[in-house]
Amino acid sequence: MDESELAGKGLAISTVERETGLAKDTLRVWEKRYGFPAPDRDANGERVYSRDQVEKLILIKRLIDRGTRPAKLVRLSMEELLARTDPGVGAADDPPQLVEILQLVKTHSAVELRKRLEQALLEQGLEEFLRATAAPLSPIVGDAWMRGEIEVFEEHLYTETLQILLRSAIAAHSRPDGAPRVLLTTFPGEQHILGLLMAECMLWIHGATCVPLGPQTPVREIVLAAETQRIDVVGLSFSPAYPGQTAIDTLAALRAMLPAGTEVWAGGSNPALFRRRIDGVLPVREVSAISDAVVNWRASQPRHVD
Amino acid sequence: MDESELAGKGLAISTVERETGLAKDTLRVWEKRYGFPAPDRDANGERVYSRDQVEKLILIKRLIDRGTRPAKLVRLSMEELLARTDPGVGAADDPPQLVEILQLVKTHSAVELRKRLEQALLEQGLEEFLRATAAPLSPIVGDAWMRGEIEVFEEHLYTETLQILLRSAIAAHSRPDGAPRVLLTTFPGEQHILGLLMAECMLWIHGATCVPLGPQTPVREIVLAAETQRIDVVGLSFSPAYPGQTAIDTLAALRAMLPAGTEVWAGGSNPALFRRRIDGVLPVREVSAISDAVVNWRASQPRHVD
DNA sequence: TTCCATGATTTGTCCTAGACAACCCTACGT
DNA sequence: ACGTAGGGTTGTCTAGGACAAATCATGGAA
Repeated sequence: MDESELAGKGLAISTVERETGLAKDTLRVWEKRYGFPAPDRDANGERVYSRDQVEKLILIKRLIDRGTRPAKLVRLSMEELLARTDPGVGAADDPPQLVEILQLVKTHSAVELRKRLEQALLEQGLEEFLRATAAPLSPIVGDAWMRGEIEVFEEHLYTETLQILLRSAIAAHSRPDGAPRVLLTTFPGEQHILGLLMAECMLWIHGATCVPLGPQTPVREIVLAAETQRIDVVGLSFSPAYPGQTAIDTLAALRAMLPAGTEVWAGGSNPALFRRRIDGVLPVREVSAISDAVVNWRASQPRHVD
Repeated sequence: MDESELAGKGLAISTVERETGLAKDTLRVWEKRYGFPAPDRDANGERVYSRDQVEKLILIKRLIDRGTRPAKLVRLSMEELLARTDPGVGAADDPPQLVEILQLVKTHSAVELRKRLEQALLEQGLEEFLRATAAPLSPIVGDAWMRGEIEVFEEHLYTETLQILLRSAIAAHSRPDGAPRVLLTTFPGEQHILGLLMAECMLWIHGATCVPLGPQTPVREIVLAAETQRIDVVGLSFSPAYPGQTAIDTLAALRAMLPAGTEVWAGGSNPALFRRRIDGVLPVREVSAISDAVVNWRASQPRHVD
């Protein structure tokens, strides 16, 4: 049924689906239309993908998530694809402080990385750390990975380190119980929680109450939770990999099922959130915009100004 | 393409796949073979699943994960399925302390739940808390959900609360740097990290060094990380929902790619891990078995006994 | 020029129908 | 009691086709 990758023989289509995020149907239809990927076949006529093809597919997927169309990418060579990875934010433009941290990720110095991030947090304070370090770092690390400068496990190491740091920053102090009460989660299929965690920090700073539900809560359950937990705002996070149309549709469905008094805030680096306005949903472009959102929310409340 | 669930019209097959964990192919072939699920069709002839069918599918999936075969389940009615949810560990058998906590989950009292867990942690100490509270609670909560006694969001709330508690228990103190150095992660497709976190706590107690990579690291990346981080033991966790055969195959592949000196420990409530022994992989049945594993590892090391 | 509406193309997902290998279980024979 | 052979079960794969929604490109009006 599934042999994953026994001794470098190649990968089955289901493994490729998991590792790239491209559906089996998509992989097959690309093969027919564009001639890529062109996997070998095993004795049963089943597709066997090489490691190289999978790496190229992952790269293509990331470029598509960023907004390029498949037809312009799938036929390109690896070199041509890499030439497109420069996101306009070249390494030269980045603040030297961030480049320094990226360097630690590249050399997978887990302990040093942790120390450096802790130090930055202490120097800058949580809010500035989020704005100037944590938030801009994620796309930089992502781009570095695309250019092959860091490995996947190094990205994992970075994510995990940052997560531990942010969590302990919140947990160390008592939790506020001010308004608004914000439920934080993602839709099913969206696994990235770093954005959620940064939002939680920002909300915590501004005295809002957070009810974190972890990732992947179905819409109906979000509505149930919002009712029983007396939620004022539902906060969702969307990474670039999340299908934009699904995000918009599901947000609309959530909006419709939620009481009118409950707001919906959507953040993350997914471009679909900001292409067109979604009725009854507040797009949050940056972590720093969360503080404005909180202030505005409080101002809009009839008499509950504290 | 995807309409998720606009105004209760029903769910598309891709949504059902995400929410149940059953592949589209599986859903279609069950329909042909067993006559269930039997979704309506929209104007384009595409399947439209009702909320009821999806709930039944989720229940069936959990029962299958526990070891029952589909043919014996798929034709059953909802009542007959529910009759099978009693896992032999009836609520009556459970320690009153755990039942009490379950009660807090049922009433979604987030704050109370947090306090109660914190109190248990203080009373019992971390090791006993893991053994007597955290570890046995997860299946109890899962079963309560199957019987419809708690909602999905309540399960999320519980998981998140416990996670925060365990993370802060570790983060509050300095990290040990003793041997063995253990890399902790899951394979792609396995998202549950509670097991990983409990393992991390246990290892931390016993002075081992943990290198958490978060969930879903591809095998090749695990090997890379193990080499660069001078890892002695790779620890993997498997929930019941993870396909057993894939677990075994991928563990074997990992074992083959890893240096002989690096051990592989596999834990979690997935039954496949314990059905038959896997060459070169140490199965860890309970969190408490981790301490033995550490002791044995240290004894097996030539001269590094500290 | 800028803006909007229309038509063409691209693209992901869905459909049917069939095939097969690997697994589980049973029953038989040693 | 133990192991092995056969038969049923099950998930995943194949192919080729279809279509709606999204995007892009074109042309006309302000």
